[in-house]
Amino acid sequence: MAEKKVSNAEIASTLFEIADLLELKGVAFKPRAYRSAAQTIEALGEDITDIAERGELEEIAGVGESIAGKIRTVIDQGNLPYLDRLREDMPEGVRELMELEGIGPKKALFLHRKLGISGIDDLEVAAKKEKVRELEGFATTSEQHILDAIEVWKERHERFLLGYILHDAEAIERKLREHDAVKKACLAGSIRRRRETVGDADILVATDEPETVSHFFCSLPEARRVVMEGPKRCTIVVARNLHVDLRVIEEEQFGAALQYFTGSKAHNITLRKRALDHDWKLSEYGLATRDGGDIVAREHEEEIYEALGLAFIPPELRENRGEIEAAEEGTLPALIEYGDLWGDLHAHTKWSDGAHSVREMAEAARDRGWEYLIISDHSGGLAIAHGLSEGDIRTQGKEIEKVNRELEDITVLQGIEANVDKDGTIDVKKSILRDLDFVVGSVHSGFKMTEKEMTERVVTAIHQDHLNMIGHPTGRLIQKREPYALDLDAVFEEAASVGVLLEINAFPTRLDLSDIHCRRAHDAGVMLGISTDAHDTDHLRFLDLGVAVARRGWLEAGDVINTRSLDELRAWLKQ
DNA sequence: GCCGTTTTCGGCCCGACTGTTTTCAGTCG
Repeated sequence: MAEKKVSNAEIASTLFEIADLLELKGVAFKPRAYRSAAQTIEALGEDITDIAERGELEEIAGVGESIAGKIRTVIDQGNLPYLDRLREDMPEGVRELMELEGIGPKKALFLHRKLGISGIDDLEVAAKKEKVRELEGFATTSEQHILDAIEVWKERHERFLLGYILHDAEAIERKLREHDAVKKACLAGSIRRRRETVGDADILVATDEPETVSHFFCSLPEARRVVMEGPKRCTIVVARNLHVDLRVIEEEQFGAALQYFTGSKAHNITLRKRALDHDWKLSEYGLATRDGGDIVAREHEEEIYEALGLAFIPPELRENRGEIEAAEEGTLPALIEYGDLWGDLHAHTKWSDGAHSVREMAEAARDRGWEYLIISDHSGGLAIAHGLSEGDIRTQGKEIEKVNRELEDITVLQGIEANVDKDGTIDVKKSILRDLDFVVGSVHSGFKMTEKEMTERVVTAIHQDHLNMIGHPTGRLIQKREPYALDLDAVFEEAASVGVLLEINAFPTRLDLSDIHCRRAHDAGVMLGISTDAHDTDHLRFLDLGVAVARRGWLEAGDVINTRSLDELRAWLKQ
């Protein structure tokens, strides 16, 4: 009973490893099949163990009899003899070599065979001893590239948090757009889809002067290094070691190229197959007849989707999670828009661990055009964050009243981010909570409870008097801390029936609930609230990241409480 | 290994850039 559930990520990782090892062995086509299945499973909105329990593994796209059998083995036994055998044939570190930019299965195996290299450490030693340049097909340039790639690999194990690189990427996009020779410029790739983490930045430009624009791009002051420079493709490295790719195309192909380079890969492969059904082919140059003679559509993305019999699919949905079927049936959601929010539900001030005063936060919110800002500082139980005592809460209330008297065009509400104790109760007296405008309950300690205990804790919290919202419901920190064990479906059901909000915390390291969770929460009838958890006036800009999560989670404006005006919000809170 | 109103067998997405090559393989996205 207490055994750990195998996660979708673990299954995907197993399948990816099989794909790599088969590729190293020179096996044809199978690697693609394993990779395709892995990608689908990685993005599933449901636990694969549940699907396996229902005996429906083979209904997953790309999973057939053989892969389903291997998944069942991993779930039942916790290991996979088939993978163990593959590993025996291939030294551990050879696969690691493929993590280097420019090294694929052929070169990895070649290096292993010729120099006995079985790991990135080995390769670094060999390259420094100038052994690599002596190999057939390699020379000094290749050797240097390997050393460069090793440096990048050492510094960059992780993907970038969207919220931390979006601003820089948009700045480069803007510079390109303002260049005289550039007709159109747009961020593409996972940034345009607003994935929570991104591997690199892709920017697309339309121009009649490719060399001019490419050279301008590679000469940007932000460029610390130029990886590659061609008339159609360039790559530079900017701050934080972020790789920025530029694609240069002609204006009439902009729509096709934007569609292609926005991805996701899985979405595009499905679209390409759909094009083949019409006896067309889809590439970055357009939707065309199979011989390439006649162009069907290419200037605007919308035309491509239309020609394929689909409603336009917003970039945030392009993950091959059912959006193509929905576009065909006309059942895509009318997504919440970036300008739809009237205010923020959760922000901190100097009263607890924030950097700015109530007034400074209020002015910053007003300058963003918001109608309201809910200040939800930490309660006393969180000493590390200078939580507020009962007396502090009263004094802060007076300060908020003063700010509201002095400032126009913004209303500050007094909330609190109270701690959910281990028994599920809130660490602030009801007599205090009663007088506050908004109460967020968050788990800030005791993360290591069992799933059953944690679920009881959160469900109990949902039933506490005056509670309005559960803050960052899973507690995860992206790439740093796993979510705590929690039966989210039980939480969704309870939150929906009691009418408590679940937060979409828009802070870049949290994004909690995540896109996939939002979709499940919505299906369970939960109302969501988007908030920044700002600890600084600058953090208020993260609200759009929360909207991005909501859009990726298929949410409409009506699913999110702060698409409502202050009067409507107050009315809802009184219910 | 998966998949099928073109197929239960025979296909499997397409194009650019790089380096080391005399015409292309490997890698990437």
